[in-house]
Amino acid sequence: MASIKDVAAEAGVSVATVSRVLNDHPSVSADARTRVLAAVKTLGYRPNAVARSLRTDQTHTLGLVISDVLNPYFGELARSVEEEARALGYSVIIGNADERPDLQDHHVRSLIDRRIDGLLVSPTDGGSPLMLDAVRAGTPMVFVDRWIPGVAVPVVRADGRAAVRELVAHLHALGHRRLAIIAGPAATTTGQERVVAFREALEAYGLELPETYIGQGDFQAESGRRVTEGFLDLPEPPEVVFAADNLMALGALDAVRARGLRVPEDLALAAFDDIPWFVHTDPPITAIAQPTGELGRAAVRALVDRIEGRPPESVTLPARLVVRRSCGENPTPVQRSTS
Amino acid sequence: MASIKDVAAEAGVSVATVSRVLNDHPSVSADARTRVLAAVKTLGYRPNAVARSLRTDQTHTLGLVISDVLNPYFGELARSVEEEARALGYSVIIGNADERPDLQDHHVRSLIDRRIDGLLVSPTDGGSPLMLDAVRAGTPMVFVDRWIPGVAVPVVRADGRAAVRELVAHLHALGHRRLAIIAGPAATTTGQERVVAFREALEAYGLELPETYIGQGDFQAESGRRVTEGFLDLPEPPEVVFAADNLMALGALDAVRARGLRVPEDLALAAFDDIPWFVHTDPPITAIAQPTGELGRAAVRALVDRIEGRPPESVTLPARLVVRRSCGENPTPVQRSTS
DNA sequence: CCTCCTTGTGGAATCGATTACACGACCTCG
DNA sequence: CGAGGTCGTGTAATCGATTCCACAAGGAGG
Repeated sequence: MASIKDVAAEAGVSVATVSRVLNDHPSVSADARTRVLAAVKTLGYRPNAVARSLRTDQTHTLGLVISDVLNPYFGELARSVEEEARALGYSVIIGNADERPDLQDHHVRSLIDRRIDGLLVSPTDGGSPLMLDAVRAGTPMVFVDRWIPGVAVPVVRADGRAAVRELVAHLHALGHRRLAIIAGPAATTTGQERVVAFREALEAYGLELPETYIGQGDFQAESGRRVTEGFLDLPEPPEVVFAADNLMALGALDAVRARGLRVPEDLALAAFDDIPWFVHTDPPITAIAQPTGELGRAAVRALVDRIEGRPPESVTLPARLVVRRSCGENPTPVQRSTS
Repeated sequence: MASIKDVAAEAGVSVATVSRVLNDHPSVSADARTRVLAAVKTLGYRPNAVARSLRTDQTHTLGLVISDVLNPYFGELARSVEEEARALGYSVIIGNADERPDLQDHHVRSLIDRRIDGLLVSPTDGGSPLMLDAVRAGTPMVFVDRWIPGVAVPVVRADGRAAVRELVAHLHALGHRRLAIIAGPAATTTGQERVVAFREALEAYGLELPETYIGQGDFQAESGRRVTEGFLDLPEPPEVVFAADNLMALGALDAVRARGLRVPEDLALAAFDDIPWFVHTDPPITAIAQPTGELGRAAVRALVDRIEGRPPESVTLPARLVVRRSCGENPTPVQRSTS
C-alpha cells in the first residue's frame, strides 16, 4: 500500500508538502498542490489512519459499550449513535457487554488501549475500578440510558416517571388494583428507578407495592419468564405485570401462555421500552417508549463536545406511554399507537 | 498516559527489555522480568495499540459491514461474530450500510484506512469498484450471507433450498395453490436465490410463479407492506405470501391487518429468517431459520485463517423450516417450533 | 539598492512501540 | 587456557504520518 513517501516521490516534492496538501494547509503553491493531488490519484493513495493517530493522538473513533446488542432498544441506540458520529466525522466501535461486568471491563480496556477519543457507556453495574480509573485519568466519557451515581460524567437519558404515572393511571382506570413489577438488576440505575417511579405512582392512588410483587429480573427474557411464574404461583397473584424492559416482557408473555392463560384477561402486561414488534404481538403490548434515536444523537453530541473542548451537557428527555391492548380493552384515550 | 519509556525508566532497563517482557520473548532474565512487571503495575501501564499496530502492521481488528443492524438477523450475526472474534483475540468494528451502496463503500474505505486485518462483508449490491479494488489489493475478505459472484472470496452462508422445498410441501399439503413471493433486491444474491429456490420448489408441484406474484421489495418492512397491498389488489390475489426476509414479513402482516383481514384465514404468511419475535406475533409466523450464530462463527474462523496464512474455507450450512400457525392450522408435522 | 517580510519548501524530530544487530559476560569443551 | 557458544541487554532503525524550524526566493518599502 502506497505511503506518503511514494506520493512525495511521484509528485517530486517532499513528504512535508504532501502532508500540507492533504491537510489543506494554506502555504502550498497551486502548482505543488495539483502535482500532489495527481500523484495521490494515480497511486490510489490513502493516508494511514494508524500512523496519523500515533502522531496526532486522535483516532476520530468513539467507543460504545452497551449491555446487549440483541435488545432492539440498544440496537436502535447503536444505530443512531453511529449515524450521528458519522455525521460529525467519527467512527464507532461497539462493545457488547451482555450484562456482564467482566465483559464490560474487557471492552472498556480494549477501547482505551486503542486510544478511542471518547467513550459512551451504559453501565451494567455500579462502576468497576477500571471505569472509575478511566474517568479519573481524563478519558472523555458520557453515560447513556444508565449511569453511575456520584461520578462526574454527563448523562443522557430518558425520564420515565411521568410516563409511569400515566401508565398507572391507565391501569387504575381499567380497574386493576394488584400491580406487580419485574425489576431490572439493582446495580443499574434504570433497574432501580423504574421500581421507585412505579411505587410512587401507585402511592398516588393509595395502592401499595408489596415485596412479593417485586420480582428480581436481569433484563433478559428468561428472567421475565421465571419471575412471572413466581407471581402466578402466589396465593393472590397480581392482575398486572409491568416489566422493566422489553425482553422480560416477552418472557412474561411466554410464561402466561405456557399456563394456558391469556393476556390481558388473566394477567395484564405492560413494558418499559417500546419496540416495533410490540405492535405485532398477540396482543399488542402497551409500553413506555423512549426517544431512543434522540438519546443516541444527544449522547454523541455531548461526547464530541467534551472531546473537542466544549462543555458537555447532560440531557434528560421525556418518555411517553403508548397504549395498546395488553392491559385490557377500551383503553382510556391517553394516547393511541399509531402504527 | 505512561509510555514504554516511563516503564523502562522506572524499572531501570531499556525499552527493548520492557518490550521483550511484554511480548514474552525468551531471553530476559528473571530479575529484569520481575522489575519490569512491577514497574508496569505501579504505573498502570498499558501498551499503546496504535503504536504497536504501526510497527507490526497488524491491528487485531476485523471489520464487519452489514446491511442493517436493526434487522434481528444481522444483530444476531454481529453478536456471534464479535464473540468468536474476541475468543480469537480480535476486536470488531461494525459498519451499518443500511442497504445503501454508498454507505457500504464509506465503511469499507474507512475500515481499510484504519488498517483492519480483515473484512467481513454482506454486500448490498453487485460489487462496487472500491470493493473489487480492495480484493485485488489483497485485503483479506470473507463474504457472509450474501456474496458477489465471480469474485475469489470465500463465502459463508446458509443454503435455504431444501427448507424452501419443505415449506412449499407444507403449503401444498394445506391446500394452498396460489403462492406469491416478496423478493429482496435483485442486486443481492439472497434476493435472487430465494426467488429461484421458490420457483423451483413450486415447479416440483406443477405450480407456476407468475410475474404478478413476484413483488419487488428491499428487505425493509415498508416494502413488504407495499407489495402485499399490491397482491391484495390483484383480481385473483394469492393465498400465501412468502417474504424473503423477516422485516418484509412484518410489513406484510401490517398490510393484511390494515384491511381488516386475518392471517392465515384470508392470506397465509411465511418468512425467510426466523427470529425470536415470530413466536409471539399474532399468529406465530412460520419461517425458515438460518443457523445464524454458526454462520457468524464460521465466517470469523475463515477470515482469521486467511489473515494468519491458513487456507480459508467457504462454508454452506443448511437452513431449516420452522412451522408455526401463519399458514393454516393442523400443520403437517414436518417440524414444530420448540419455544 | 538594501532591508525586512511573506511565501513556499525541505530537513529532521517526533509519536510509542518492535526488532535487527552489536557487544560484554559467562560457560563449555577440547 | 583459549576458541566458540549462549545469554541478556542496550543502541538505533523503523513503521507513516505531522509539524517545528531553517532557509531561499521574491516583493514591498524606505
